[in-house]
Amino acid sequence: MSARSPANSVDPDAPRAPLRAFSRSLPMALLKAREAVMGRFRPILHAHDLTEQQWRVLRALTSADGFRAGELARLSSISMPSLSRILRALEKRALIERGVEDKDLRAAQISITASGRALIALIAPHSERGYADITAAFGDERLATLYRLLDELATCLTDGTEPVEVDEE
Amino acid sequence: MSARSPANSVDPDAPRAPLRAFSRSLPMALLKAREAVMGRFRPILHAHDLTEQQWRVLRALTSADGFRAGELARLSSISMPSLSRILRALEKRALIERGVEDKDLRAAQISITASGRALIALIAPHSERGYADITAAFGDERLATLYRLLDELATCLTDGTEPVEVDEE
DNA sequence: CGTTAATATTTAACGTGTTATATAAATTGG
DNA sequence: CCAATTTATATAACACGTTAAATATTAACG
Repeated sequence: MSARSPANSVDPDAPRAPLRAFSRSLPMALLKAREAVMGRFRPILHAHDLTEQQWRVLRALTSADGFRAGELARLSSISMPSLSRILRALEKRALIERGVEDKDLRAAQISITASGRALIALIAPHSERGYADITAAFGDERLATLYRLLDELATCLTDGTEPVEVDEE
Repeated sequence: MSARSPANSVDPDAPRAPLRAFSRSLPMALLKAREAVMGRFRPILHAHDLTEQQWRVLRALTSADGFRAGELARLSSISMPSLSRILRALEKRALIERGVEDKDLRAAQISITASGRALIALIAPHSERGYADITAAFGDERLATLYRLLDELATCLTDGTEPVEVDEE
């Protein structure tokens, strides 16, 4: 016998949950948009052996000199465990350097090296071309609106009442 | 001596790339919004030992019976390698079942079990409450606009001229 | 001071994303 | 009908996300 359609033709004991369609799933919509956008940038980074996250860290390091790991994690939206691995990899490639802070021996001072800056300078124009493509395809105004909405959404969900209570049954 | 500020006080040989600020990084904005949203849903799923992706697969399976793996991957925006692992895990927990298609022995027919439906029914109301919270905090109209923009962005980047050419130097 | 609590960072374990490759079945072409 | 190509799925390898725990240093307190 064929094994098609097993023993589960909608058991009436298991109530049909009227689940919202994927088209109205907010995490899904955000994911797909992000995938589409990253499809434009990933090849550029991959051509230089950088992951998206490594790129974010390098970028953040150009805005000042001598960050601590925690600051870097917040700036680049990368968790500390991931950042720890990323810094190890970037240091091995001599794209960043670490020192220790005088006043706090736990904290590391992380800076980008000249090689790191050179790599960024190599990639930056490609990145900007990606943005130009996206802007051309999507429109300047709609893009601005999207930025605003995304920022407002993150803000209004991050502020105030933090997590949802999960009552165990 | 202290190891602060190593040997890289802005080497003039490494040109300062005028990188766009993080606040105008589209992948970053999408990521942060998604993180904020998932912060509302992750605890619910975690309380039932489900990852976000496992949840997506289960959800997709409620829309019809007997999917092939490839269809499921497209529906839930999960890559085939990931899906393969996820199906193995869900099958072990008896939340899904696999059969083989008569006409094509390569393809598997994947269905949700009664236990799987029961789990969904258990979680669904919590999920809807999360959406209610988000709608209340963000507003119905803005949310609708955001959905529309996200969908349009993904569409306009996925259609037409696919990848950016990466000229190796 | 010395003991405890808080902070900064790392490591571990597991699941997923991405890329490349492998396996197996179906299709195509000769 | 058999060899070569395509298609569906699985596996491997490496990096990251998440959670929890470990380590090391500083601060706080008695």
